[in-house]
Amino acid sequence: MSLKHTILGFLSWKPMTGYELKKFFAETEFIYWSGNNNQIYKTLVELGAEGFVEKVVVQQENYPAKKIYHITGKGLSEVREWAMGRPEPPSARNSFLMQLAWSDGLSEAELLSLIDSYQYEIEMKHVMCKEKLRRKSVYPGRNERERYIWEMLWQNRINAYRCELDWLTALRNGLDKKDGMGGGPK
Amino acid sequence: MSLKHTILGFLSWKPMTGYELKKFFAETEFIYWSGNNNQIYKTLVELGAEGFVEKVVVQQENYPAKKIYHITGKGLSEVREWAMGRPEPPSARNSFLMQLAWSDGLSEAELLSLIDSYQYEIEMKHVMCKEKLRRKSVYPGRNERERYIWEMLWQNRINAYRCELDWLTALRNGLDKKDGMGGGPK
DNA sequence: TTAACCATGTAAAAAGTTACATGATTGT
DNA sequence: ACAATCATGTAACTTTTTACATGGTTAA
Repeated sequence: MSLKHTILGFLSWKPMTGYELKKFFAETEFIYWSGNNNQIYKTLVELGAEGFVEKVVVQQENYPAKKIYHITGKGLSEVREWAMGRPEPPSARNSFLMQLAWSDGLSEAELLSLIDSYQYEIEMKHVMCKEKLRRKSVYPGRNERERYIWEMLWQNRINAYRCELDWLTALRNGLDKKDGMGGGPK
Repeated sequence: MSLKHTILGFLSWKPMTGYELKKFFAETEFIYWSGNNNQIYKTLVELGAEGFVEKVVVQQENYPAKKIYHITGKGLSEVREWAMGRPEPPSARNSFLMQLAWSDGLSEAELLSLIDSYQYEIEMKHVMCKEKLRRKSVYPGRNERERYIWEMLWQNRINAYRCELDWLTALRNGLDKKDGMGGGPK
């Protein structure tokens, strides 16, 4: 699993607590883990045991103490090694496509309503990504190249949603054509 | 989980064995489960217990006996219900994007080589999907609408890979431009 | 002879999700 | 009064992957 490496990546940007990591995970579209407590806090302990990170405990007055994790030299080279490794092909989990695949029992109206709901979801995501790119809330811009890459990461998601919306339009057009051709109502 | 429903969907097309299901799972890009034995055989037993499928055991001469599962009326309405349900937004698991995100430690050459490897993977996938659409090996074309939908399902994947390749071209162009602008070697 | 195909399954581990637990503070 | 933020963690559960187990047949 590369959850470990994703966390190390964030820590290679700047030291942070598990709580902060969790927030970044939630805000970043192209990270697919839910970033729940169980995973993050456990993984941080493991990374510590492996010598990739170290922590500093900071006491606070009105809030609970926080553990700020920072990456070690060993951790940095681990990130480098991982980042150079052979990339896996992406895997998309799209249950809507399965619903479409086995929609034979649905009427024309039910099918169109299903497509509507999906299109709505995608439009939301599309807008959200454009907004996130604009706001640049998670944005480790340490140099020109990194700034450019992070913009392109958001652009990747935006393009994917744009592509999905175009496909939906084509799908709808094709269905209308088939519907219209048959001659008279069913 | 909708693995249950995906299996039911296949069985709503035609009766088949766990072994056949496994092969269809492996051949169909837009199904994301690995479709390993453990999941499929166990799920078939569960579906039987719920009354969604029934099985017929067929003895064979030179091969092990096979259990042919067929869907029940109850199973068919379950598929219908599920297919009409609110679709979830898709979630893409792309570890390459994470590698890019934390590629700050990589040289220009290492970064370009990483992009090359990814592009190669995507090109392979893209070609494979186009070939699968052409061959129509998994293709429950029971009527005009279903045939159209299954073509569009493959088209969805083809478009997604096409989109990814276009993005990669843009990414490369942007990097080249930045590289050229800086003035002189690093 | 080596691998792939046919066809079923089980065991164990890893990964991921949901809910619970604490407890003060700050904003609506 | 209610929800959200800060901040950590644990317990129970579900999902998914990997590997093991059997054993004859067929094609390179």
